[in-house]
Amino acid sequence: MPKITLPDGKKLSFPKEVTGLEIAEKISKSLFKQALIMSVDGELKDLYFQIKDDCSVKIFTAKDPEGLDAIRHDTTHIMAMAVQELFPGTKLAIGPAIKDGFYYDFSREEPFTPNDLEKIEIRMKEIIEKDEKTRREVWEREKTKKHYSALGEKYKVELVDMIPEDNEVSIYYHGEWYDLCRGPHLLSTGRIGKYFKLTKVAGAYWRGDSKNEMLQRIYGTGWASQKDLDDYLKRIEEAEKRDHRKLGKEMDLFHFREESPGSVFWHEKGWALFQKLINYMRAKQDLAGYKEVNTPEVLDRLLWEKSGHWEKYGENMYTSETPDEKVFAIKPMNCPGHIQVFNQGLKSYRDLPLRITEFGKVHRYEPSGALHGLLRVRAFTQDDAHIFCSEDQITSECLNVTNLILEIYKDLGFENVILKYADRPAVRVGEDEIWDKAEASLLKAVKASKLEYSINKGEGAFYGPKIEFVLRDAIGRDWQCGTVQVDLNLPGRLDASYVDKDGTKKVPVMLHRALFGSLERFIGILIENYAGKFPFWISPLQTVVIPISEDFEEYAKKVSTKIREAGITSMVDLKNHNLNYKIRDHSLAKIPLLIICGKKEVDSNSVTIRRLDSNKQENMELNSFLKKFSALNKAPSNI
RNA sequence: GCCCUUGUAGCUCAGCUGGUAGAGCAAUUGAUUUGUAAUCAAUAGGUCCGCGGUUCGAAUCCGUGCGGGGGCACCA
Repeated sequence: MPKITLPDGKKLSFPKEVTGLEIAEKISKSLFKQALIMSVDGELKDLYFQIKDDCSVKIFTAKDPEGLDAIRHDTTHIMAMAVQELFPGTKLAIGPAIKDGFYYDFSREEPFTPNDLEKIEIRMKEIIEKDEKTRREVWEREKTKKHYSALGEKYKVELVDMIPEDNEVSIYYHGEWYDLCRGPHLLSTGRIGKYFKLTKVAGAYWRGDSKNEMLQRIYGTGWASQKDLDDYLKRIEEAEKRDHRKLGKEMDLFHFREESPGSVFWHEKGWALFQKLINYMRAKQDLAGYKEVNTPEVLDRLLWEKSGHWEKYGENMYTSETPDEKVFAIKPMNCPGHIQVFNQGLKSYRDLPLRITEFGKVHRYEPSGALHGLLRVRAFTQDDAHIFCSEDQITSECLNVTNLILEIYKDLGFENVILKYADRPAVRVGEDEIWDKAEASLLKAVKASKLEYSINKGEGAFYGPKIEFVLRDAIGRDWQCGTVQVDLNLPGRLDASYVDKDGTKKVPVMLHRALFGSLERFIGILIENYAGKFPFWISPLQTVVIPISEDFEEYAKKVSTKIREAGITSMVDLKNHNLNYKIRDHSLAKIPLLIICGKKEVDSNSVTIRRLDSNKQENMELNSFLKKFSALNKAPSNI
């Protein structure tokens, strides 16, 4: 006589054991039709699971995240089924639902081609049309392993071994085809719907370990309705339009080339943007008490050995041998250099906290497969700083950094920031007691910031724990940018010390911090966030002056000069094209402000402006224009 | 680094089963002097990523190297 409690608190009684489907039927006809899976006392179950005892039940449909996940999970099973039918001998690994879709990892000699994906998709649709019934069986552990060994499904055998001892080993059937799976699954393949699309084939290591065999992973996207699928595909298309590599080329900001993979050739406009950001940050950091320095790019191997980089980070370092056979390394980080600056002269506790900053260009030999436009490069400029302080200053300094980061992100249009706290990694330098101390003070700062945070276990730097600042962009993507890292190791290794109040020598704590992280990467993110339409104050070319005809060229030149004198970038378009052409041309180039000069403007010593994405015309007297836009030519927090 | 995929004019791309390249835009020149998203015409422009091979003949087929893209691993 199970008594079922529903999410709204209602209770239903049944005379004997009951399935989820029967409960759904009792609730409503539409739920009966739409039900996919359910949870019984919080545990996800198949709808045909027999409920014997009192419990609370929630039925999920495609509208619930749990239901959508179940659809994706079912879809990937059907994909595996189609693959094994079409390509006999293909072995299975794992096939989970993921964000926006699903994948399945296969082991097969021959590669899958894009053409194969189409065939698989067609077969999947046939299977769904057949509306094959789903059935769950519990198999005995050893029998399962023997069964899969006999089939040569070695990954399934491994998976059985990974199932905790007290869990059942369940096998799901879709018609005749079956797969080892935890479930739950939908009642039949017909409930999946056909709102999916196989998107790509990719290599993936078994269990995510590069020492293992590489499997073939087929990715797909799956949704509850045609509209959701279309929306998703449209979202992908939108994101592609914002791709900074595409916009960087179109807007003539930078390029890459074979001779130096992963290094940026900045063009005039891209570099202007770069410099604007640096100048902006210089001013902010100056107010926040930072001292800017500059340290060498090439440093003796001995220093890197002493700092621990040679051993822990050597694989990623560029090295260089000089004609006198000395070995130097091109810096992958600025920290050792900054400690050398700190070490000059005797430091007292009164000097702390000492905040040393540098727009330092670093080189890191990244694996070729990791390179990605501006977002992952081999040579980049860090807005780096190292704060030398005492242990009891750690928390407040971390908070200062946090506030500075939030202000800067906000100025650049990012209001949504979350924190990630990462603690000690497996490969590290320093005693565990030191790590205990560092982690405790940093975590205190994280909590004091009152921002939302998550914990990244074992993801810290080799010399200390860190906070990462993650910002969310205009289309909802997260980017990790800034970071603060507590370091109780490096200063000691490189003999940094200060004289404390009591006259004794102490080793300072060093905080590593970056605001944008990498200027290159941050510009990539900015381009994508704004889809290339930068706010006026950072736009690399802020105005283009367009004379209506040859007669007004002189006036246009005069206006452009005045604008440049006011500190706003400007050029005159003297090409032999009509106004319409030029407006189109510069609008596509995403120039924020077009300035039109014709007879009317010359006569009244004025300009007519047209803002990007607006067709309104605003006429104003030249001087008031200059005054107005000079005032706007600043970061929001400085206006 | 690994798997798949890809590399043709400044850009975006076409070029079927092998017969030494083509369009649009951009550029240049000329005409036009234009009031808010493409004026017309002419001209010029290519080691078809590099190297090697198969072939009478290779942009096209094969091998290899380099670069790009999508993933995996990596992201100190």
